[in-house]
Amino acid sequence: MTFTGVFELDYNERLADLLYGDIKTAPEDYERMYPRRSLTEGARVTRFAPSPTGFLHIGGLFTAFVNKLTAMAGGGVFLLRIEDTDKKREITDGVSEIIKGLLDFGVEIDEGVIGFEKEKGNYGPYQQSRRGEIYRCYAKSLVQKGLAYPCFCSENGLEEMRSKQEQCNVNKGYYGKWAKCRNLTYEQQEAAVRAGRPFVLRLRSEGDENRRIVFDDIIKGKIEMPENNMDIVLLKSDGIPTYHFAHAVDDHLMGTTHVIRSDEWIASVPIHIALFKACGFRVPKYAHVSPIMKEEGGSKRKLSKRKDPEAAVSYFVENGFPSQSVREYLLTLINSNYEDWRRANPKAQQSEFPFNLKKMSPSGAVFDMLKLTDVSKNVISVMTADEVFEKSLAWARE
RNA sequence: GGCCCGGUGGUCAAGAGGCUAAGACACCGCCCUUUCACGGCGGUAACACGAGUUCGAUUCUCGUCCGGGUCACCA
Repeated sequence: MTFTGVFELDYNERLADLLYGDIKTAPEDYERMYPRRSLTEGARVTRFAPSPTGFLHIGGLFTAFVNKLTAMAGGGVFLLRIEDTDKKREITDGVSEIIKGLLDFGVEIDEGVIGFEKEKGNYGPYQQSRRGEIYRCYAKSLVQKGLAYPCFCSENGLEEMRSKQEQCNVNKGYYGKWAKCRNLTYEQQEAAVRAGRPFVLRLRSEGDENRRIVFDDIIKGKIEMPENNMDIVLLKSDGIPTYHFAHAVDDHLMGTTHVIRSDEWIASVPIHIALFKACGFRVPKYAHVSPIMKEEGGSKRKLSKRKDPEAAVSYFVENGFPSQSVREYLLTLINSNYEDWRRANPKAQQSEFPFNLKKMSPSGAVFDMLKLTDVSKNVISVMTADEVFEKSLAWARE
């Protein structure tokens, strides 16, 4: 090792100590605490990880359902994790509404958050607000490896940088020569910390935008993108992780094998892969689900929480749609061969359907209320004789 | 604007180098049933556009257009 090598090592240690001197644990401790799961062949660990907004979107139910089906198909585990890292958005007990929505539609939670301040499983806590130590520990180890550094830039400073970048017609972001805090000396960093200046922790990206990464998305297929070269934020100034960083450490520690989430995340996969590699984690498999759309004035858009009442899962229970029929309809969107299967097996349980993640459509579907009601009538025709009798009695009485 | 993804009837979609291009919902007509998430029969309706590869492209390649996503100390 060269002299500068020794010096750098020392620098990284000193910086880690300056920033996170209070952290006494090491990643190895957590690796021991959360050992790899012993899974049977083909078993998958999936997860649904919403923010606790107190509202379950039909699209959220949709992806949760796909996660559940994937886990069920191989005798795996479906877990619910709550991503409550944004204090601004938080609502008191936003969790219950989500769990209720999931349960109303038969998406049972195998592990994770199962109620207000209630959890099940050995890989918790499953609420990110309670995992602060863990994130900080991994953050510290990144600093020790020279892969993260503190950034003291202010919001205004960043805003200024972005408008300058816009003028120069270059990509916006904190990278390369724009990353002012990337090469501060230890003395500068120490002075700033001692002065109590707030800072975020950034990734010291080793990516090059001229190199490309390739990954296989189970739904979308092969995707090629430029490597991430941004020094993205890992820990916000309040010490809470960003989604990206939390995703990496949580899904690693919780043993998620398949990350199935909404496709707006596709653009950040390069960041995620970079993070998994920086941390020395194995990259999970990704499957990006297309959103459920709404048709309006000849064009399609995502179903909106504010404009469309049917965006909330509660709308369907309030309007008397049987949970079975909503599931039935969702299933037809999930795998297009579902309808054929149903016709061939009119009496079969939905759980008997041979679900296949690969058969999901890569494009977003418009939610068809009419088709839902049609599917509902089929579900009613599958009702037991008793139920039919009850129903006809009710009609007869009118 | 950069980077990604997508584009088969009104909607969900199957398909694959050569088929009269499935099926479901909706719609229209007829039948059944007097109505209220029932049933039967029939019908209208589609491969975004332009090049290239090929004996032959809706299917493969490129370009164009259109739609969507993303470029935060939000997830």
